[in-house]
Amino acid sequence: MSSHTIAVHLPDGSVREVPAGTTPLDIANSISPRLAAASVVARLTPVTAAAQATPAGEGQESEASMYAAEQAGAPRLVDLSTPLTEDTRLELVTEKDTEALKVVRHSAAHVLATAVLELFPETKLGHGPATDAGFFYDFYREKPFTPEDLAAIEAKMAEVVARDEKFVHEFEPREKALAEFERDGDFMKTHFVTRFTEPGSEVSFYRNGKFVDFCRGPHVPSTARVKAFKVTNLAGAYWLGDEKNPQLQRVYGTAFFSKKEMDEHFARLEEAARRDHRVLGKQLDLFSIQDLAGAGLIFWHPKGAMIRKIMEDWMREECLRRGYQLVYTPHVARVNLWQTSGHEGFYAGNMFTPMELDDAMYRMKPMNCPFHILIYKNSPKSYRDLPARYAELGNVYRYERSGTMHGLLRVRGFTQDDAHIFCMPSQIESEVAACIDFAEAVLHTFGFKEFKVELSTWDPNDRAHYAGSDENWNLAIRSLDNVLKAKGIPYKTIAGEAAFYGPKIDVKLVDVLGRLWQLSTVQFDFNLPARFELEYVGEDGERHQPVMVHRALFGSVERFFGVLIEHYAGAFPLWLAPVQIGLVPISERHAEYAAKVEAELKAASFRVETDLRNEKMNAKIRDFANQKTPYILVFGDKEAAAGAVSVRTRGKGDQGSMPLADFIAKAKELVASQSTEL
RNA sequence: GCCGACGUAGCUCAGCUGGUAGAGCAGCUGAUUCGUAAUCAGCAGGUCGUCAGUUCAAGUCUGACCGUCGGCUCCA
Repeated sequence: MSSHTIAVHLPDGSVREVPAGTTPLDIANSISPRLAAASVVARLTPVTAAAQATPAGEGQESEASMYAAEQAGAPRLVDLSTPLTEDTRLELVTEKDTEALKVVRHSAAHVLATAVLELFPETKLGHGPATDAGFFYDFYREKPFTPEDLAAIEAKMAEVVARDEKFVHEFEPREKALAEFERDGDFMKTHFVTRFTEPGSEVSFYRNGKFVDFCRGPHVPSTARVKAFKVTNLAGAYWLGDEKNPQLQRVYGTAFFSKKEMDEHFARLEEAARRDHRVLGKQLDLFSIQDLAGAGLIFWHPKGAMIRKIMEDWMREECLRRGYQLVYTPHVARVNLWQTSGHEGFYAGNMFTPMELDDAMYRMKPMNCPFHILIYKNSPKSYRDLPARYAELGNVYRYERSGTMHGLLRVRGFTQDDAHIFCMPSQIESEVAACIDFAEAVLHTFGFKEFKVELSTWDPNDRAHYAGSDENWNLAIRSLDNVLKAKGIPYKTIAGEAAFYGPKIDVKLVDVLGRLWQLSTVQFDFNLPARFELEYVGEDGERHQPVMVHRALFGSVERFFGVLIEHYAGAFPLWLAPVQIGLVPISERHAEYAAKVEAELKAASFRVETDLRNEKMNAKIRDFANQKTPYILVFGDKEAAAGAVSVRTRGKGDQGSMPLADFIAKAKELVASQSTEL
């Protein structure tokens, strides 16, 4: 076997001739023991394919990338102990590589499973992958784990790590492995082996100490390389994600290369918790959810309502500027309407149950589309009327299951900044381009610098599943494609992700913590124009069916507001702050000057609050600061005499005294430019 | 909806193995009139999520329901 030598190409361009059977670890050791110690796994690229550089094109990423390791010629990760049998490019993957962290986490999941089986031998194993934030392992057992069990599991994991057990890659004939899993009642492992391996093949296992798991690997060399880990929480998860299946115990944990990195991770989580819009919503008195009224129903308090008013005013103005027409429609409609739209059939499960009135059954609207369609249909339309763009901040109500609500982000009653564009096929591309422009304007105006775009298209192999003509689908997808390309916006195409009624573009914004939020969406609808028999008379005098584009940019005003709160951690830019300026008279004898300052600021359209309480100035400053008020103006005898104010800027502290008129001019400028700076 | 945890004054939280509730902040009253992140004192605030049950006795134990949180699933 090791009779011949192979060529191993290293990243520095050097080539080593070594006997076949040499491992990456051997090579690492021969370079330097420190490199060997720092290496986690190895990345192999066949020399033949490596000649052509892999085109890492934007928009190329797809579901298939998950299986990239399976493709011939693509790089793959292997254990450091894997014998090399042919010429290859070799890269030793150290802790600097993001792939390496996933390997550590996956190995940590094995350590977790090892610990669980030692403590609770009756447990059946599901699977244990690495995730973006850590790892989990699914277990099945009659009795759920308790928080105390988790602590015991974590302690046992530390023992497994201390034992420094080698991860050994082993193979077993598939049928033998299956027989053993079936004998032991390991129904989940049986499923995975059956599903992911070929009959007659050798099945891959990893062993550490007495623990063996069906696994493709790769793994770190030994359990001691799982240096920093923590079991974080416990949750239920359905077997195969189907709620009809038994519920598993999913134990979550996370792992890092070092304690320091793990501490930073938990510090980030704390930062996210500090920004939690539900907590800030209470602290800043922005909104509430009332038990007496019901879950998922939002009460906007005066300060939250002020921000909402500013958002809505901006949105309506912008719609008018961009050629939309504003409409208002009811919150309920007869069931007949929902039958015509089809919602009664395919969306009923997400709708509030019908209510009976004397003349008919009614339902709350879950979407605005049918209403806008009725407006369109109310009078005959000519091609001269198109595109018709109807916009509404429409309140919709959807039945969300009780466990799924989440603050402002997932609710039962919400407001969509909804618009429907009825146009001719020839107008599609310019309309889509305008929508994308608008979406960018929304994000930039509200202070988001980054976003990601996804194009969801159909699965042409499943044609029967989709409404609308091939012609329309192709035209729509092509125009969505064209617009994104023309604008140079990087995007990801996801085939088969479109709704049955049309393709769509989703815009996900990235907040200051790097989290993704799905908000804006631009969707084609080939279904409703047909159901409602929409038409317009063309230049040719014939009747045609218009194309309908549905778009929401905030997505939902509630959700957008929730994301805004977290993005700014409650410290809103001046133009959005519910109270822009807090006035702090130093003692009661300055109340008169306070009234004068307040009047001048209000005359300049600022939102002002004066603290006339019999409190020390420090307490007043503190209270305004805790409310994240952008500007606090302090004044006493000196300022009153000079017609000045002492300006304290949020995040910057005392800026010294300046004439009130100067402050007003500066603040006006910041509001006008919707600045995020103070 | 499902699994797990939780629900005590407006807010944040104490209350051990059952013996009819506490603190800080906020609020109110009074004193203090203050120069850049909490002045002092006093007063008032709760049928301990709801409804049943066990018990001589329930915030504490049991059950159901409502809600919240972490997930699953789903989605704007």
